[in-house]
Amino acid sequence: MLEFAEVQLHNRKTLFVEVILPLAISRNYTYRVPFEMNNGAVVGKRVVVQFGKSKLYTAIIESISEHAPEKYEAKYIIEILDDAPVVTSRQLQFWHWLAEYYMCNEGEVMNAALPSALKLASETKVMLNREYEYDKTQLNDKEYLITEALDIQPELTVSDIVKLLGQKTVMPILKSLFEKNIITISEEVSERYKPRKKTYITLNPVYQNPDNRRELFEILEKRAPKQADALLTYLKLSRQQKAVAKNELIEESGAGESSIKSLIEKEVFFAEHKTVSRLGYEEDDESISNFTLSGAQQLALDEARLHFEKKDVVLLHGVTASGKTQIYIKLIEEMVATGRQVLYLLPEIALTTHIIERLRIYFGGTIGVYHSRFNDNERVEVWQKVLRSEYKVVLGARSSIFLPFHDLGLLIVDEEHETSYKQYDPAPRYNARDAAIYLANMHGGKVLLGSATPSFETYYNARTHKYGLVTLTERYGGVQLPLVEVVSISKELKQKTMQSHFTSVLMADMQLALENKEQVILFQNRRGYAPVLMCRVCAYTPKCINCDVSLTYHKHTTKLHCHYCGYKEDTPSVCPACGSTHLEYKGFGTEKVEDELSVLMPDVRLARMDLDTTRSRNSLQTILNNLEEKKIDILIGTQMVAKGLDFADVTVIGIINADSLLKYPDYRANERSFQMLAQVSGRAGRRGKQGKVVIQTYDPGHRVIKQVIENDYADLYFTEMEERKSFKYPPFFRIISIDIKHKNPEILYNQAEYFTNELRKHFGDRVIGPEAPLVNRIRNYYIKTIMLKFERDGVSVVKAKALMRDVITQFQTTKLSKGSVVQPDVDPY
DNA sequence: AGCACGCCGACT
DNA sequence: GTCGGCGTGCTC
Repeated sequence: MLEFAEVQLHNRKTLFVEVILPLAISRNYTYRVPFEMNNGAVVGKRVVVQFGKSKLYTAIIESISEHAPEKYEAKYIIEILDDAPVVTSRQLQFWHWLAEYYMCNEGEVMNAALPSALKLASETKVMLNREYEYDKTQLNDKEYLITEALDIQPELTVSDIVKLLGQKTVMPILKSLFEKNIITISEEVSERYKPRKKTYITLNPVYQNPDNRRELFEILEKRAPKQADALLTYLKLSRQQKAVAKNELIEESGAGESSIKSLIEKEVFFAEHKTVSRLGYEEDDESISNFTLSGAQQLALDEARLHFEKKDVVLLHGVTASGKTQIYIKLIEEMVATGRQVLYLLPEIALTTHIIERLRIYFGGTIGVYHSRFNDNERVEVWQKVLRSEYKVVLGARSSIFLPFHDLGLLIVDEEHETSYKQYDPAPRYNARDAAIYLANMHGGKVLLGSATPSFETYYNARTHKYGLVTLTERYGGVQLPLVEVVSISKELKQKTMQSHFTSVLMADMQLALENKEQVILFQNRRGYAPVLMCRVCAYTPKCINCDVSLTYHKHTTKLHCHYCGYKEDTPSVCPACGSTHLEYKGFGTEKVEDELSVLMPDVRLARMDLDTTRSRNSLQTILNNLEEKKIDILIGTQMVAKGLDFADVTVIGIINADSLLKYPDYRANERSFQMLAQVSGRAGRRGKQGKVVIQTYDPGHRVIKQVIENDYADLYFTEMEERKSFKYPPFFRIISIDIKHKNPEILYNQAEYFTNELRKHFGDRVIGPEAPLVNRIRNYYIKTIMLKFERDGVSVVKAKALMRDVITQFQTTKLSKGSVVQPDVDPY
């Protein structure tokens, strides 16, 4: 009786939910729950709400209250989409932290976190009003065009109509057609995730009886031989496997769809529709563990375990090819045995079938994979499997920190120094490595950071005992580190021994490798053919119409490309400024290296790996397979080749031009160059042979190059740290940079000056700038950057950020800020 | 993000 | 004049 009363009472309550909308807006909004949905309203579920005039969005319930908002009338929730929350409350807490830490909105975090199939938005659909007769002669041209199109195609979206009319503003026209009763407008959301269904066939148990079966078969053989075939095939298949799928049966038996259908109608077969996974590797895969660690690895593993007793984060600093992955596997196994979940983060590019298959051997169906090449439906399936704890281990890229883990015991961040862990555009500008540490902490889990060339931030934390430090100096299987030879380009130019961009040393080493049936990787950190096209007479250089950069010539398309906004234009044959035909290509990218090498070595099989050749879905995998199967002799690529490639027969690595790395105007240039060169070099001579690395440079005496030759990370670290300290850079200081953008450079100048001054009032000389970045206009927006440096100790960054938020909002309420975009970037790269 | 409203230039 | 682009403000 009491229970009943309670339910009644509960039903009578008016509930209000605060929801997160998947939009870049600064607040959450409150909606009212209809009585009948009271019991369904749970934090973490998705709801459909109307936001604005007409649009419907999927929002996430962040909190529930009984207090009606005072200042406005809340709209009703339209629908609750889930039976159980799809986002855990711990995730909501994580989202909240991310939004605070990285100074963005929760909606932006939600956008990054949820697979898009889970956050459907409505689309406006336009249809003819069938109930109503109208006079076509009464319509103007545009209205007529729309009705004509609707005669052919019953449904049009707003963007269809924009294209149809070739103009941006179409709403007024649609509105008038609606008011004339000629069209109807609907706003609908539909669940975009569709489980994959498969039809399975089972035999009516009646025919398990041999006599019945024989009788049936005899009838079928006479009247419907195709059906008899199908029956025989079914019997054969069902002996071989657990379940027989309908399409499999059709394929095997050669019987048509109709034969199967009539057998189902005759109730010989039963059809059953089942939801199947798109992800493959079902749970019957068995996991095995049968490798032994080397002495050094075992020692490192023991040390890591010991550190974990006292510390939450441990850095595994192991040289390239030292077998860090095996140590990870041991730690993962131990954690899985305790029943907790594990997340293993890798840079996107390193998530190849190679590593995935390797991990699947050990963890079978309990390991999930999550990366950007997955489609929406696949992502939702991974999400659900993590949510239901079916996956114990997830191997994933940056965004997998957003999966709905329940009990994360261990988080591994491999190649911890990788800049690709930081997302820049769009917000949230988060660093998955740092966010991972917070996430693990929320779960009471441990973090293992792994790298051959740790970021200084991490190494500093390890040296100051904030993190545990484990060092592995030995390569696995006793393979030697590669021999590094530095070759002076200027010297070879003088001697006239260069052949296009290749020194005689590199040419000789490549030739030798090819003779031995070995492979070569060439590294050139620039894509395209030539980054600058210049007129020899008047020095004119084609520039992007939207950005402040010169256009890169791409031979493949024979066009000039902008690498910032994607703009393309035809390559001029005469100088547009002076009419001269003497146009010269300056500088060179991967395309040109490939081109020239194909002339010098016509019989060699070349391939190129950069953004341009790996854009489509499987192209990266194809290149890697070809390399593995030795269908490629020389691979030319950008930084992509430095990451995660592990091929036994690559013995020579050529750095075509190290100077482009070393000359980069950034306080991290040396750290980056070392990482880059050490990582590329690490690709040489794994398993058995000593590799060789040839570094071509104009500056062979450069300090960093010496440190690379000696593989002296410590020396690099200590020399660089002196500078970091005196110039107030990380890891001694935290940096928050703020980009301010405007279409007009003069207005931007004034805005930036004013805004910087406002910041200075609060933060004094911690504020640096405003300065124009290297590329000061992108997509027609001029940019100024303001930098804030905060000392690591004694300053509350949380308070500083709150204050900065205030200053930004204050600025945005002044008239002066009109038309500007302000983008904070916390811990920028 | 999307949509309405209001201002302003260009086009018949 | 009017149409359409573009900037601005608001959405529970």
